[in-house]
Amino acid sequence: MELSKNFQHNEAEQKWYQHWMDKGYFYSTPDERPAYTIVMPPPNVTGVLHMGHALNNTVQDILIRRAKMQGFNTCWVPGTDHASIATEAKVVNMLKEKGIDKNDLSREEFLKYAWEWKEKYGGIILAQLKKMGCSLDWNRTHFTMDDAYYKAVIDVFVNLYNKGNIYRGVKMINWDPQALTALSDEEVLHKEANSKLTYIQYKIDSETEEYITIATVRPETIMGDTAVCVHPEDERYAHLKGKFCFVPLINRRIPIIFDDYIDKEFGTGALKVTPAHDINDYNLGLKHKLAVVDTLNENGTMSEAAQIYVGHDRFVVRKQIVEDLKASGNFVKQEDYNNQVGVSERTGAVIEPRLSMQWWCDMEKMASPALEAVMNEEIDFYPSKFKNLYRHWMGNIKDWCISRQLWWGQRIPAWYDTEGNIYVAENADKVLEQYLQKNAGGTIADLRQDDDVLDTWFSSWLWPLQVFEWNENRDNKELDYYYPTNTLVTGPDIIFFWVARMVMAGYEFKGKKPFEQVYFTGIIRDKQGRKMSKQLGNSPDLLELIEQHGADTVRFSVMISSPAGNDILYDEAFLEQGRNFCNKMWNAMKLVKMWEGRVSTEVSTDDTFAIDWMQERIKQVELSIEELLKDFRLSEALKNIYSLIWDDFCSWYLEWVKPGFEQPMSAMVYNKTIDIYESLLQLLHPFMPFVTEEIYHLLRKQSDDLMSRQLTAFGTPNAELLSEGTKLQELITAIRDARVKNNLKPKDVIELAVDTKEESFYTSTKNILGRQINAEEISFTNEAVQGSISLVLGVDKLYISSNVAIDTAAQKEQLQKDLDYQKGFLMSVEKKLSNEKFVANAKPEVIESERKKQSDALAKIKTIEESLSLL
RNA sequence: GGGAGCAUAGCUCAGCUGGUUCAGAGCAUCUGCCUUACAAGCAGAGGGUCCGCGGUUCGAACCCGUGUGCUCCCACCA
Repeated sequence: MELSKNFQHNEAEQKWYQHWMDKGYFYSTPDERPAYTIVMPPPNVTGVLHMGHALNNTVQDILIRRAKMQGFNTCWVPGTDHASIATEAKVVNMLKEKGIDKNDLSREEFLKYAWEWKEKYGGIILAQLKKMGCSLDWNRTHFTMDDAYYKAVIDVFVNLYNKGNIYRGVKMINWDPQALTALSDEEVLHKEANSKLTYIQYKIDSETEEYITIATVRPETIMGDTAVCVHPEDERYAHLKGKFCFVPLINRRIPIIFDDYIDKEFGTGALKVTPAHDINDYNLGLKHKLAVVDTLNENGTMSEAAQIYVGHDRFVVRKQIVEDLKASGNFVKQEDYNNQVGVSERTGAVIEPRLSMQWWCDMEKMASPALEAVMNEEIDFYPSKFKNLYRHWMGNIKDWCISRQLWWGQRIPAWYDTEGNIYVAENADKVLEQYLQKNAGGTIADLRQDDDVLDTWFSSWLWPLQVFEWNENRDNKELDYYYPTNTLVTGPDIIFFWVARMVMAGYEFKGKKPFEQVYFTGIIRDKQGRKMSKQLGNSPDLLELIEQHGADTVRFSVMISSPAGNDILYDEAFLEQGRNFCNKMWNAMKLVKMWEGRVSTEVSTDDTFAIDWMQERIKQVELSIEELLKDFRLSEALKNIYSLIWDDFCSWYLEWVKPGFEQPMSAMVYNKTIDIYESLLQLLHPFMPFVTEEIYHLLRKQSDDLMSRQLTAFGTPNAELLSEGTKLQELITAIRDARVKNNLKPKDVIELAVDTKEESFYTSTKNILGRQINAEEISFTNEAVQGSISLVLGVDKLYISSNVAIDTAAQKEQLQKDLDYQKGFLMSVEKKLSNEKFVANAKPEVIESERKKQSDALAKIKTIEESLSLL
């Protein structure tokens, strides 16, 4: 078989993903094995794969694939979220491009378009995950608006309503004037804005020409003012008690009220009170029984109630009114002012606080078990710093505004009769039953269903339950087996939106936590630390990256740069490193394949040092990987495997067992080498599934697949063997370094004489050492070899002889450098040991180790000095 | 305004219970090699005020205080 120069990813990826699918490796059904379950955070149904998904899903795939190798029955559930507001916005835009206005459509017509859109684009993101190599159980794919899921959401609503946890009420909400819907507090982002603070004077209603000046960043709302408020102890305004003033331009007469809410220092110490457009003003209004004048329409234009500028946009009016106030003589001044402005997380529109009738979910009761579960570590957060954040939010939780003035989503199962009475039930039939009890002879036509749909998170919070058909059968076998799930992998940005609410739903509806542990990944940023976003155009096209570089390489590049708990600065340079790694492994495989034809059972097989050592190294790394993965330190685990394969296996091991030019290969060594390579591939497989599976099958004919191969117990590594390996590496490096420094060409043959107490070590590694340093003879000696390069390694003295002239000055310098270092080292150790306080206070083992350092250093110094004296 | 986190090589980051096996890794840089797996490679090397200051300690990158700079979260001061 002809092997290509480098690893060809495209073909391998298609082949193996299909093969894994055909073999059914991704599918899970309950059995006697323990389950390891992850539910994927469902991406937006109309979304396309971006770097965040790549990170998130690679992490999950690594956990799943590794758990599978460890004998768990793994189940990773895919699916998509209907993403109410985001999807509706996209559909509205799509229709607009077609020249269709949503307002001209009936609800049914709009939903028909929306479903068409979902069918067309809804599967794209899941298909893209296949390209990444994600081992998802596709038979379990769910969508949060599937019929059964829809019903579960409705049932939960009815259940909570009947328990009294859901109610309808008028409150100040966050209004998105672009999407024309209410939003929850979590859907509002606060952004720093450069605003203007406008000072406006209101004429006092009195005989004299007197004014009171207020400061505001929203002059366009003055038509909604129903009072001016000052601090009761503010002497400047004490004389205005009981007085009134006039709102400029419209001349509404409003009271001057007194409240210690006011900050005397801010602005002029006088506040215009606009209860309809500010939450604080609203509260003030309630306290002082002020009228509410709502001067804005739903879309952010001025309403009839404003009297002037009717129909004009709020931001246009903000500028215009300043001009008009100047003309009327009410304008005082304007200054620059930085403040926080709330914007819609989805549309980016500036939020209007707005008084309106909405549905609310009382969170307090549900929050308490959910808070406790995380605080007492029944649910573990990684990194644990997010516990603080969670506690703070849960401890200050407010009622959740769950109604949205949208069509795409679960429609609220509430009906109203002509008198405004509310009937809540799973469906129209049941509602009618309720209605008929009070209104004999009525029909469903007497009732009108609420137009609103539920917040998308009101469905996603059921995800870990409902993907196992919880609502159809609340104690079904699968739910018992897979739930609670094991690990949730998600971004910290949705800790409140989703994670907290899933925990609440888990306890409220199932009486159990939804997951054992939550791993919060970092946020992906570009090299300069900027968040990746469409606007900045700094987010690479993931599919293109996979196409060009291969899924393994992309996975590698994302994982190698993502320390646990920190943001990821993504640099495409990592792609190069990943690609090189694939090729390194590919070429190692080619080397091994080259030996295949040269295998002979005749070759002596007593030289097993390399094999023994490599096996211990694998054990060692396996142990550290296990520890690292427990703490989700995936990038470090990957670095360990990377180095194990590149450095230990390719750079050392393969060189150590490599037969001489055109020499036969020991059958035993050959087979062990393949065993070893397979172990390495298995360790790496969860991170880079395709290239490892491909090489696994090329190394030798296999009856199984790497993906389904089980990890065997590795055991404790032999420390002595490991340190011998390290010593051999140091020896080789030191001699190579000496060769370079003495201008010995790689082809120049040397002779090595060793003065050591550990002859057995040299005997067992002699063959390897000879090849690695190109020595034709290695012998033992008790005295210096004249005319040689002398080196000191530990307390061993090495003498390198060759027919090339030796530069004694250079070596002398090197030895002197070593000597200085050792002397300095010894001094610091002896200083410590002669310090009475140290000897009195330090732990005995520390003192012991210092003594050892002392004697080692003394021995080394003696050795170096002896060598030096010969030069 | 409240809270959290971070600051170590040119860059990205490890460094766990304080102790020269602690000052590290990868990338980048420099030097020498087209050596028959791999130049997308091999063999070597250089590179640091562990953010500043103070303290605790026999001993501090690590603990405490403080200052500076950055990041994030929460919050109803116009």
